[in-house]
Amino acid sequence: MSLRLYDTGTRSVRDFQPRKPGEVGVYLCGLTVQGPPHIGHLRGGVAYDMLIRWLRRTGYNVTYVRNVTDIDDKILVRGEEQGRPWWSIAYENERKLSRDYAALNVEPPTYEPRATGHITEIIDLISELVERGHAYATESGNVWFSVSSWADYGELSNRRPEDMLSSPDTGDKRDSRDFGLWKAHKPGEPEDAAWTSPWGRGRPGWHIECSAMARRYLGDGFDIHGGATDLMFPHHENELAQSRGAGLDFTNFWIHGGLLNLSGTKMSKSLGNTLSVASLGEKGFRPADIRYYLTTGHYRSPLEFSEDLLAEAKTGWERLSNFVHRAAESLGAEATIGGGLSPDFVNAMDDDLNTPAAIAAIHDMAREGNTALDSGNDTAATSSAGGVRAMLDQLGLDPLDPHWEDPGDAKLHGAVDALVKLALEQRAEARARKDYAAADRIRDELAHAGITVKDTPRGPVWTVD
RNA sequence: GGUGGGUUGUCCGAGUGGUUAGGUAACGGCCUGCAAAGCCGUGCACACGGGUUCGAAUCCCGUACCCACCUCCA
Repeated sequence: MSLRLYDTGTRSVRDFQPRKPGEVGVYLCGLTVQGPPHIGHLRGGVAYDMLIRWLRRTGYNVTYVRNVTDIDDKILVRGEEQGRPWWSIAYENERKLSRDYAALNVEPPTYEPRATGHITEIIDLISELVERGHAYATESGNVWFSVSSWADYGELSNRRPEDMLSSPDTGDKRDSRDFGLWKAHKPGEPEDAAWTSPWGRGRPGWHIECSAMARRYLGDGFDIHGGATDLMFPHHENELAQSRGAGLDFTNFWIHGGLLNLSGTKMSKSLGNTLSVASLGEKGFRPADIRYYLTTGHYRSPLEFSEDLLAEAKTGWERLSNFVHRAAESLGAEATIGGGLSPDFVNAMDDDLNTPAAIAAIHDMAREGNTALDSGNDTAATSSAGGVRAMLDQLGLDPLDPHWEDPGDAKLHGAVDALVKLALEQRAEARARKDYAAADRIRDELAHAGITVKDTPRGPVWTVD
């Protein structure tokens, strides 16, 4: 079976075929960096990371573009509120986003263009739309896309313009459903938030930057365009109208991810119910726990978030991680490299990236591996351990990936290891003379210091909580 | 009002016209000095009402409820 993906454009699961054999162009709408990222945003990044990794595994050369929208109304408002340049806020949030993506082992895109760096491309595209009669400039220097000029408007989100609620803020548009391509500079707005254009000084509206940047880096037609489901309308609908209106093919597949819900409602900046990687870290959740949790649901389904659910996911992840560590200890880490993916895993991933089923396949193999380790069947254990590692690695979750190590850990680990071994030697002596009270006291004291000791057939091992 | 998605066992979460999802929690067992980890077993789930079918949680019709989008949002 080959890769099949759900395409919002046709509302169906379709066989994935790139335009050019072996080459895939992917555009993901990244964030508008008006505030720091929360794990709802990161869910999208992780889901796409999974897609990109799977496309590459399948053998495609992937060009992955994920933009940053670094100018819009809200960013300007934030600048005003905080009394500092709007662009410093955008950049600060962009850096936080990059840091969190990196923490979750999300690979960087091929390129990450910013809206403000593509004013030329944006102006060119708007000019073409004006020439073709799909956009018009007004006296005040605004340029609007004319929804009524584009018969297919609404095709992506399956809405008819007449059904839509009209926006209360009509500005100087001819039709309340028209949307802004270029916003004229207004008195009081920062001078450094405006650029020269054929229609006077101003700045781009939301939507147009994605059409312009996708065209610049991926060409007039490309393979996959994505974002979360809340972008489908109006953002993606508008992008589609702009790009097609300008005569571009645009994308073959539309992929929309589900949102992360918090107590039934979505997590969002405007609701203020957000959670960051850092704040979860303070509660003892490591980035790998979060990444595993985010893969336990299908990317298109809404995913419920709570600390209890995250804790439950953490336990599930530790089961796999325990197995890999256990196998590496008994067989040697080298023996667990280079394993293969199970057919169940491959089928699940090919079936619209069914990561919950893929994880089930990993758990199945981990169980077999544990049984093999228990019975001393090293051949079977090696095979299972290699497979589990390879599959987890495919999901960006290999427990032995150095990425998950705390940089400061390595040195400290050596020092602590020496001390703990000393204590464990004394405990072993106590156990040998069946002085279990003394043995347990040593274990309890270590536990008090945050060190958990487990006895295995090959002797005691320790871990830090 | 319009559009889309959903309702699965303690909880989360896949899936499918007839065969064990998986994890998690609980209980029982094995192993262990104890614990942890691990393994085995138990729970026979699919909102409700009809219908189609040899057989439906899976298809069809209806009902109820939930969520999102239609205004900035991954």
